[in-house]
Amino acid sequence: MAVDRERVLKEAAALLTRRATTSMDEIARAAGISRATLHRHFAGRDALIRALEEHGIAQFARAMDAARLDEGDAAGALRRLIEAAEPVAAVLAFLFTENQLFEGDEVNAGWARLDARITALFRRGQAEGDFRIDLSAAWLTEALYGLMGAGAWAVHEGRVARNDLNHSIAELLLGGIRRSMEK
Amino acid sequence: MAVDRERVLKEAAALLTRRATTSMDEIARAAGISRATLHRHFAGRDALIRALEEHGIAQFARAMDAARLDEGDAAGALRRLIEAAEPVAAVLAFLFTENQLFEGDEVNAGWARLDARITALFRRGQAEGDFRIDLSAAWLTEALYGLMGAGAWAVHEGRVARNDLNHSIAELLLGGIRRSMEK
Amino acid sequence: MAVDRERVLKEAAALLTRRATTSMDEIARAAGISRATLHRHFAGRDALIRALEEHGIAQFARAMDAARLDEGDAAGALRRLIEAAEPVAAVLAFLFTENQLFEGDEVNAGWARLDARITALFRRGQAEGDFRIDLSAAWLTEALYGLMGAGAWAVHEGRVARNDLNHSIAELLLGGIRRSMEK
Amino acid sequence: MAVDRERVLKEAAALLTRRATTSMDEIARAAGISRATLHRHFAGRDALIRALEEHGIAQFARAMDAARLDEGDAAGALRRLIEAAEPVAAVLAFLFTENQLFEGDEVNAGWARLDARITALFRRGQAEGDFRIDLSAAWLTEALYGLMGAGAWAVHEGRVARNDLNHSIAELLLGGIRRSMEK
DNA sequence: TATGAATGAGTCTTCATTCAT
DNA sequence: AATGAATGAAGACTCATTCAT
Repeated sequence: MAVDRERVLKEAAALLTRRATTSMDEIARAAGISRATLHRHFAGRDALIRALEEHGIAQFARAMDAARLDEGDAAGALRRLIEAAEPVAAVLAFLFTENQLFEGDEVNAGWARLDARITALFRRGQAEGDFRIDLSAAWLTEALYGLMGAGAWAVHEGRVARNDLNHSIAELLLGGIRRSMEK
Repeated sequence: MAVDRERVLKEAAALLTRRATTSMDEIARAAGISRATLHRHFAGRDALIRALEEHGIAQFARAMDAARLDEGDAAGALRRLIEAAEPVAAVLAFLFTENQLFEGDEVNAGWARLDARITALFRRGQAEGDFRIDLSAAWLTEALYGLMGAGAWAVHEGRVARNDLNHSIAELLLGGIRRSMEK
Repeated sequence: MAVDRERVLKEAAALLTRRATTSMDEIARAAGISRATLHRHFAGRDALIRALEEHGIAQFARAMDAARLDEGDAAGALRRLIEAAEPVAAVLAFLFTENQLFEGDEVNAGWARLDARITALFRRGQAEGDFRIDLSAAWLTEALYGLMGAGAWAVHEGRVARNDLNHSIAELLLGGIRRSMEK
Repeated sequence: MAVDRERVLKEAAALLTRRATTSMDEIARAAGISRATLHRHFAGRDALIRALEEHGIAQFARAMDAARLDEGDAAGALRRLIEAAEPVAAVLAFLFTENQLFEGDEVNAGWARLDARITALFRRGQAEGDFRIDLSAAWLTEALYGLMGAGAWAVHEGRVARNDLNHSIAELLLGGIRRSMEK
């Protein structure tokens, strides 16, 4: 019976997200395979994390595709992105933090491409007059990551209901805290 | 020559913030002492992280005091808090993520107390009609942490200028992305 | 297509001769078969080495037969032996070194028989007054092995021409280094 | 109590000489230290073997110095070399066989220097008319190694008396097997 | 007090070997 | 019969921690 690579990555993500020092043994056990088999599929710990990155990048890219970032107004696109990316948020947060930054390789190029797409969305919103222009698109991109990560964590810790998550992030990001007249 | 406990904590924070798995050896070397000496001052790795937490908590608490959260309107207090807490942001982000949650001890009580003060601030803003009420104060607290962490990281990575940091966080948090009429 | 047992042994000998820790995987690959198949043909690593020994012993025995050790004078017989054994020299050197001495089994009996034949040759030379008697036949046997191994290695390393090999060994062994009057 | 590096190397040589796959654990135990300590002193298995090489080279070089290869006739110098090098013979044989040939580094340069000194000795003997010239000095060098290795092994296996060893090697090498008139 | 040295406990990794197709 | 996949066992290695000076 072939090992389900997807499953291994999923379990690894789940565990590593909670504790960055999770051992290969624990990951293998969680995936229902032996340590040796885990090593057969991922040459080593680094390789596994690398694969996790590639997987996360791919998933995130797919989420962006699904969100059709270029269609409609930027705010709507952003909402769709947040919703589509929700399932990946936790892994992204982990990779973001742990990322040993193997400088100058393909994986980093992957990250850069994702960043660029999101930054482009914020730029479009600014160009179309929907988003304020005194906050740089680069910062907004980082802020989005930060809020998604915080949100995933807050849900995990039981401080925010899963059903409220996307709404909470999108509303905060788009409208801020202030109660405004016209709302 | 007495070991500078402050310095050790500072170096440890700097390193651990960047890589959660930094070894005791690296920390010791960064602090300019031997591993053995590090152990003499902090009973063990856990103890070191614990001390880091206590230190972070204390610093953060002091930042809150300095920000006089109860004075003036909530928005102003929030701005002051962000500014005052800036130097601690990175450590907080680390502790926030890594915190192994030594359930039910004094350190956690410390965190809870900090959380409570911030949450109270958001509640006050909501009660006074300044902050919207459809986003829970708990979530806003988490979001603040997330944005401070993302901001510290963005500065570290060179994507946001240090001088813009506080403004970037406060504006985003308070006003959101949307360009509104009255602004 | 049936696996060519001969080929496997040949490749194994070639690899193991160069590095005693060559893995089963490397051997299998060199032989153009899978690890599993290698195991189907040789019950395990030990079994493979055992087979290699048996094969080497058989080859060496055949070489002795071909050299007609009992015919003519001992020196001539020795020359013929060196020449006939040349192709096996490298494997013999490996087995000689690596031989884990599975005490008291048939393979060792095989070695003993070979040793005995060679030793007998040296004894004959001594008895017939051709070889000096102050060097034990047992030592001469070991020395022959040593020189054959060194020779195979020297050829492999390009320090001795293959065509000179047998002559170099035989001359050294028979005549030594010294330039003597009567030569 | 400081670990005796010499002792570790000595034990490692003794064990590895007998079985090339001796584990780090066994070596550590034989040296009376823990595995971790062994690793503290030799970064890894490779490093240990490397150190063994350097040590062997140094010892062999010292043996050459002690043998005063340039003094007296070449035959006498060779005898002195064999005697002086006897204690290192086994290690040399191991290194010779196992040598992973870390191409182009200092260790290999060390080997080359040793080879050169010995080869020079044989050349001198040839130039002075003591050694025959139809056997290349390079081959004689290899042959010397081969005989020293075979001798060490023969002693270890109980086939040659330790006290006869040097004589056996020197006589064979210098005079060959043949009984000559004048002897 | 400070530290070089030593180590126990655990993790990663590899290998020979078996299993299921 | 042949093999890709899986694994137990064993070895290499690292790290936090302790010890002796």
